[in-house]
Amino acid sequence: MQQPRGTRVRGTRQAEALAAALASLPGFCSAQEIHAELRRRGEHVGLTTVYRHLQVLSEQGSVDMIRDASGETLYRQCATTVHHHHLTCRSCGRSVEVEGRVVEQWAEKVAAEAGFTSVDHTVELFGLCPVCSGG
Amino acid sequence: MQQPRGTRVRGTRQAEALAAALASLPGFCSAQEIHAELRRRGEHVGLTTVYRHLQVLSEQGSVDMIRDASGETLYRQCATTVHHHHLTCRSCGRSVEVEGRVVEQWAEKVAAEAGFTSVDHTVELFGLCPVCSGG
DNA sequence: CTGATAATGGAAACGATTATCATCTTATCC
DNA sequence: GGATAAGATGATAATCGTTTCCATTATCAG
Ligand SMILES: [Zn+2]
Ligand SMILES: [Zn+2]
Ligand SMILES: [Zn+2]
Ligand SMILES: [Zn+2]
Repeated sequence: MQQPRGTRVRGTRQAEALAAALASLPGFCSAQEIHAELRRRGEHVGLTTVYRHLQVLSEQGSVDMIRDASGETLYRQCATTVHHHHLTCRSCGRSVEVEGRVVEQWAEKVAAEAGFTSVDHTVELFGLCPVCSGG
Repeated sequence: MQQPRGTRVRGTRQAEALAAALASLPGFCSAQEIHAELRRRGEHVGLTTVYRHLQVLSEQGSVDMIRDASGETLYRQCATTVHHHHLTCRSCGRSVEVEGRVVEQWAEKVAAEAGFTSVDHTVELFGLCPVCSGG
């Protein structure tokens, strides 16, 4: 296995366990929930390590990061790595990936008209999923 | 003076001072920045009281509330009370109120297609204002 | 004035996240 | 194999914005 000399990315038991947990979780979860899920699976991974890996993964774009109403950070490994947004259930965290060309265009137009530069956008939808709606 | 019996809303020196400060601040500020601004004006208002009033005002819709990249809550008294979003300067906090019919429609459509109910949206734009862009 | 009710604010508590740092793993070289 | 150095881990402590406590103060009706 060729590695760029001195960089070992993943391969540790903890990283594998975290990757597996992320892959199996269907919605956005907090670091602490993910930590609890790992424990539930019998994997012992320190909370600090969970935070550390989530940070790296989110910087890489491997996991998405949003903030819930209380300000807590939630993480999820999405199916796609191209730019998208989410429609997330407030109750269970389950999330649908959505893309919105019109939103991207709107954001660019608004930014240009106001003369702002380096503009990025936060667009998140929160609601109750069909299951949690109790239908 | 007719008051609904037992409800005294505003009128205290602290509430007035806070209202004045909010009216004069041109952009989004944290509770602590507002607290500092009050002190700068010679008004002594406890930090707890600042938080308390900001919470009430935001529940009433009198002030808008957003979260910056670090998760800190920022407040601003906007010119309008109708639904809108913001294009905010990451550097100085100055903010432009923007409305986007297409975004509202997009959000509704996405929510309906996924079968979610009680959907609301968070849409914020952050960039560098013309001044802070250093043009 | 007097008791009742509301508002204030300093201090302590909270909770998610981050920084420390001693220990454990892993890989490489002899 | 074993020595050694770099990297990763995780229990603990520290951070920091925010909230809760609660004793004190302000306001008002009667
Ligand atoms: Zn749900
Ligand atoms: Zn987008
Ligand atoms: Zn606004
Ligand atoms: Zn909107």
